[in-house]
Amino acid sequence: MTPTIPDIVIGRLPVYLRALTRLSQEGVDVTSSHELGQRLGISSAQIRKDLSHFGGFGKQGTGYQISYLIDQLRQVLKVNREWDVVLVGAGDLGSALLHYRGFAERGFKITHVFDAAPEKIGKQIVQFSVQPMDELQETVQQHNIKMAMIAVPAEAAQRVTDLLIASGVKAILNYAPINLNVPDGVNVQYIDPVLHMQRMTYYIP
Amino acid sequence: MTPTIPDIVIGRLPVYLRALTRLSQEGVDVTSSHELGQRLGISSAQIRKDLSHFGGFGKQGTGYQISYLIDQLRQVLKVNREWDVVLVGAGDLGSALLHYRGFAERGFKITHVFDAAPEKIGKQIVQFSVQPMDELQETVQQHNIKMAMIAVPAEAAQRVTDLLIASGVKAILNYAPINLNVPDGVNVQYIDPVLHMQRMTYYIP
DNA sequence: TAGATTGTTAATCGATTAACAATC
DNA sequence: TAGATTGTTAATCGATTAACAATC
Repeated sequence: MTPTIPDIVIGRLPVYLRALTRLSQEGVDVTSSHELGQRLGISSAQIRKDLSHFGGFGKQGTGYQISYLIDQLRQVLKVNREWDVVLVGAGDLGSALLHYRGFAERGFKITHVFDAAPEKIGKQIVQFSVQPMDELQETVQQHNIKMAMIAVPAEAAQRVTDLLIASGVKAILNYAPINLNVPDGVNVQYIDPVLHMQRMTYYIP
Repeated sequence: MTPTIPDIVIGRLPVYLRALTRLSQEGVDVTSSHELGQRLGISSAQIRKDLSHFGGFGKQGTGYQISYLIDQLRQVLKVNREWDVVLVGAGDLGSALLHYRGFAERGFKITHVFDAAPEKIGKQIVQFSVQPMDELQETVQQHNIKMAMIAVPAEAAQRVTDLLIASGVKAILNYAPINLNVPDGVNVQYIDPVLHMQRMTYYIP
């Protein structure tokens, strides 16, 4: 069995990947842990240590070939393929997520949208037709979808979560401002911009 | 001088505050580190330790009075007041942020919107009129604004950051998918939902 | 009083950094 | 070859947890 890699390391890989993609776009072919660390504001030792969990991607004296490292990181993170995602909640926020092109551009394709409100069912948003909640389980199972985004009010979020998990979803991006309880084997990530704002005000004199 | 409190502790306070606010809405008056920890999936010891950095907010044998603890945390985080915020970038994302009511509801009031594109200047979004970038510095200084959100393309983000900092901004919520270089005394928080998605796919079998 | 829970100290755990041999 | 940078080990640093006296 592969020794378990710390989650905090996994969390930094997408940051590396993003910076490397950017360097690549700028026409840079090779970089070093030092250069990358400088860009990201972290130590070169940390970058080397993080990468070394997955194998030797660099060359002594030279550094890392960016295109190769990108390929390897995409493979490790399993983002070298397209992932289907369902969205629950078709309000203002859900609608904004449907309009956001960044997901599809980077391999996350929203395929279905659900909402509980009868008046929203059948509504067209971008190319999506909002489906009722009772179709969720069958749809998710039929298409073997493993990822979901939640954009419903806090009161509904745990119920929606339980339904998603019962349907086989393993990864949830939660925009509702509430902590979710999930069993082992299911991953939740939280987005609440207000939390970030509240963290910063502490430091403003 | 107050001993410095670890940033990771500051980062958890808004999470506590959010959970406490929710408990309060549910009609609960008193809670314990154990109950709160259970809700949030963290240890009771961590909660007690975090809170103890700021004083004794609880009572042995009883726990914490929620309304009092909320007041105290709001004071510590300086969110017991309203903060003005400028938004840079009036594209799809910026527009979605203007429509999002969660900021104002929790004390962060977007007061001005800027964009570099001539065709966007003067455009009305919700109650805002998009202003040109050359008005940014004067506006920020005049109103003594300390917080900003960035919703521009990655290529423009560092330039915008430099301008914001030159204007006196101390806290930046960055939606552009790029790392920003800022001097000491300026705080940046990042929101890139794709990074969260990429972190979760690693764990999907 | 008996039971419960805090605030805090000490012990443990884990993550980061420093250093350097290996080697391109 | 000389210079540079990796991958890795050991040392350091910091955060979390366990435990318990204090006390409501």
